[in-house]
Amino acid sequence: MLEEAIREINRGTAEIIDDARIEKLLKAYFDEGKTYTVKCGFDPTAPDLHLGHTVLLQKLATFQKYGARVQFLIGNFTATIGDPTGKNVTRKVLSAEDIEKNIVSYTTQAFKILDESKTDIVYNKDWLEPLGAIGMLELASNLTVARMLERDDFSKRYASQTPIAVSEFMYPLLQGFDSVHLKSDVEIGGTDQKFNLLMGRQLQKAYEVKKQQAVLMMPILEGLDGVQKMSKSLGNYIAVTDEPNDMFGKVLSVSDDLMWRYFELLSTKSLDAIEALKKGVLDGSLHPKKVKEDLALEITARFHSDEKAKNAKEEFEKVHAKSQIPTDIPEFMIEGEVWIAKALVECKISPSTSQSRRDIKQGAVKIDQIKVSDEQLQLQSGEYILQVGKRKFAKLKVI
RNA sequence: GGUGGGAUAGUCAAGUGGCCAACGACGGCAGACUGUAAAUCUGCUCCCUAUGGGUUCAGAGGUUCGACUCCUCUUCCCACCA
Repeated sequence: MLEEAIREINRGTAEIIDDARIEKLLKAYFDEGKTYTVKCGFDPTAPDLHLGHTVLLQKLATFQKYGARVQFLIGNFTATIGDPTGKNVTRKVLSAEDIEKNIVSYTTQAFKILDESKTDIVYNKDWLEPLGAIGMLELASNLTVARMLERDDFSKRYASQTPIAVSEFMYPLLQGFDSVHLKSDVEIGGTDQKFNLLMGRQLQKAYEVKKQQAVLMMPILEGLDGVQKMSKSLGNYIAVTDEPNDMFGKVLSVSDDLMWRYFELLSTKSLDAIEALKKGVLDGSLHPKKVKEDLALEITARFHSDEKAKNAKEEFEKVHAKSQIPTDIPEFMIEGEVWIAKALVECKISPSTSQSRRDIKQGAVKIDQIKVSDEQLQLQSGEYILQVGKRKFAKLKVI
C-alpha cells in the first residue's frame, strides 16, 4: 500500500526535493493515520483552467487519496504584482472584482478534480497585506543577493545577461513566505516554479518553521501542437470548460507521441495499464486511434459526464468518419440575397471575404455538402448548411 | 550621463530610391493521402465583389515625379563606456 502510494506520487514528476520527507509523511499516514498539508498556489489571473493546470490538480488529488489536506492557495495578493517567471511582459493588473470572479470559477472547476472536504482554500492577501513595508524588508533581509544569484535560473539569466528586475526578487520571497505562514509540509508546482518553490524551504528555515517543506515539481504539459507548453495565449489548450464535442475532438487531434504524455499526466489509469496499452500499440494488437479515443473519452467524462462523453464520441464519428453534418451548428440569418464570400464571414466561419475567395478557389467551401466552384455565387432566400474545410460549419437562413 | 546599433506582416528575418503588399523560414489555413495522428506532397497566407482599388514596413513631418529605403524630430528597445 505504501509502496503503491509512493509510486503514484512519483508518477510523472519532473523532480522531487526531499523525497525522504514525503515518504515519512506517507508512512505516518499509513501507520498512524496522521495527515499532512500540501500547498499549491494558483494565480487567479485567468478565469479558466485548462488541462495544463489539471496536471497539478490531479497530483493534489492523489495526495488527498493518501492522507493530505490540500492548501489551495489563491494568490490574490501576488496576482496584483504578477509572477515574473518566464516572459518579461508586464502583466495587466486585475481589479478586485475580476479577481473575485475568477476565484469563484476557478474553484468550481478545480473541485471537479479535488476532494472538497480535504481542501482548504486560503488567500495570501490575508497575511501578506498585514505584513507591511517593515515586514517586507525583514523578509527581504533573509536573503543576500549572492544567495539569490546562486539559484539556478537566476544565475543562468545573470550569466547570459538577461535582465532581472529587482521586483522579480520579491515575488519568490512572497510565495516563499506563504509556505512559512501555512507551515506547509509539501509544496507542488510546475518545473518553471522551481526557484519559487525552493524559496519556501529557505524561508521556512529562516523563520524557524520546524520542518522544511518537500517540493514536488511536475513537468509543463505540452499543448495540442506537442511542442510548446499548453497555454491560453498560444491557443493550443483544452479548457476544462470546453464543450464535450470540442474536448473530445481536441484530445483526438493530439499526435500519437503526445498521447502517451497525456496518459501519464492526465489519465487516472494505472501505470501498469498504460504500459499494457503501449505494448499493444507497439505490437500492432491495438490501434492507436482506439487507444486515443479511450483517453479522450476518459478526459471528457471527467469534466462532463460519461453520458456526454459518449455522445461526443458518437458525434465525432458521425461527422468525421461518415462525414455527415454535426447536430449542433450555429445558426445565422441574413436578409436579402448574399454573396457567398460575404455569407461565410457573416456566419463567422471565415475571417474575411478575401479568405473566403481563396478557400472557394481551393475547393474548401461546401454548401449542403456540395463543393462551391463559383466564387461569385449569390445565395437566394432559403436555408443552407455552409461549410469551410472539415470542421467549420454554419446554418444560414436567407430571407 | 556619453557613444554606437536597432524598431519591417502572427513570430523570426531579408530588403537600403522605382521591378515591393514587400525574398525566405516558422506558424496558420486549405487540398491530396489518412485514423481530424505523424510524415509527405501541393496551394494559399493585409483588406476590398478584384487581371483593378485601398491601407501598410515604430510615430510625426520633410526631400523627391516616386521612399520600407534619404533628411529632421519623437517614442521605445539593445550594446559598449561612465
